Amino acid sequence: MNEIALQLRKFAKENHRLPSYSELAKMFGFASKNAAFKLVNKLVDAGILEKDHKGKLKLKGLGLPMVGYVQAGFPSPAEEELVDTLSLDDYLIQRPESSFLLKVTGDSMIDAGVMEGDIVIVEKGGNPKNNDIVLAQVDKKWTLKYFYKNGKIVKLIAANKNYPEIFPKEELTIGGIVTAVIRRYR
Amino acid sequence: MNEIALQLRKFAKENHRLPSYSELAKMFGFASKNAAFKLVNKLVDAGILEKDHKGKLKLKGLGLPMVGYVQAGFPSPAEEELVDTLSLDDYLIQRPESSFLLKVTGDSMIDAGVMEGDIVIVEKGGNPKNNDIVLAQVDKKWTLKYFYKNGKIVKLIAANKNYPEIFPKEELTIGGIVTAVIRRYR
DNA sequence: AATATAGGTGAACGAACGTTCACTTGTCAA
DNA sequence: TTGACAAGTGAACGTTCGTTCACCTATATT
Repeated sequence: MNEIALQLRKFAKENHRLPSYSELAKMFGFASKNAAFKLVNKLVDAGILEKDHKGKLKLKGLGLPMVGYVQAGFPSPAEEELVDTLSLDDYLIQRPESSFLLKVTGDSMIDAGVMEGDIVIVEKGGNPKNNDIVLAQVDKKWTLKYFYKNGKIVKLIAANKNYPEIFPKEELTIGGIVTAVIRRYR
Repeated sequence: MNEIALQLRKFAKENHRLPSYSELAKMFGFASKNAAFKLVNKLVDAGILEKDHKGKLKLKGLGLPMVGYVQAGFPSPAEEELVDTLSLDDYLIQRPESSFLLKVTGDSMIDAGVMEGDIVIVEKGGNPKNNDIVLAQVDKKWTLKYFYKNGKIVKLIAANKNYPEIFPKEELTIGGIVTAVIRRYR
């Protein structure tokens, strides 16, 4: 049952869509697409699949279990918002039309867990709040910094003891607010 | 032109598929689906869209620009593998069938940039190499640690000076290898 | 003034779509 | 042994699919 879902996800990964019933029949070795039809209906009942108002198929969920804290025996599933979010894209990128990806260079935010080589998602045009990580232009150089504002005074602080606090003089340019960090190993 | 791509991505986000030509005509206010057909062909020529062998539409790329290091003027696009990777799912999850998500508790890997509340993607069943971050069971408790092996001696090290090195006695259970970290702000 | 061109309409095509129905199995419980 | 049932076949249905064609404007170019 889960085997089937895996194959569907693989198909979706390659084709950006789910197969039709005739394609399903072919990939499962059925001679009749009605066999695929019945199989699909069972998956729908099991809550793995959904159907459009047009009958088009739609996968539910990301496919990965989300475990909360890991207990003595084995990981225990944790109910989370992410579980029924279908894709990490949707989870990480709220406003795709005004976001971009930035590969991190430098260690200015290392104590905030943002390391060199990480990819951050930056959202343009918002109003940064205190404690937000912003992409800011300081002395004609772009860097990541914590943003603080007290009255009219703006302060940019690196998450690294070796960097000084910065009080920009007028010419502060905010490139955007960091809304997410992703890092891949190997 | 890019406006259209945005609407397509929005549709794809909601429906997990791209619209048909009649749906396209409706969403753009065309009376004839042939108008949509011609529009789509221009997008294909522009490299924004692709077509199946069946004529089904397929979006190219993630939709977000990836900028390398940010220069004086404004971000400069950087060619990266991610750009033509269509989704962060594919980028972050290589083996969905043997991976799960884990919400990080504790600060044992804080110096590795893995903070409490982050979500890590854990891949089960692989053979950890030196320097990998593993989910390991130590004294019946699951924690994240750096993995080191020298001959027969396995060492687990936290990325946190306050934690001691651990030399497990036989009963070392590896839950999996951390392959990615994601963190969302706000 | 004549003409090419881009962008839209509307009808038509064969093919593929999702769905339904009647029928044939094999398997397991009563 | 019988009956129920799950699982697959094969044909058929109306609808929608992607695509093509002929035609109609406007707008811009020659």
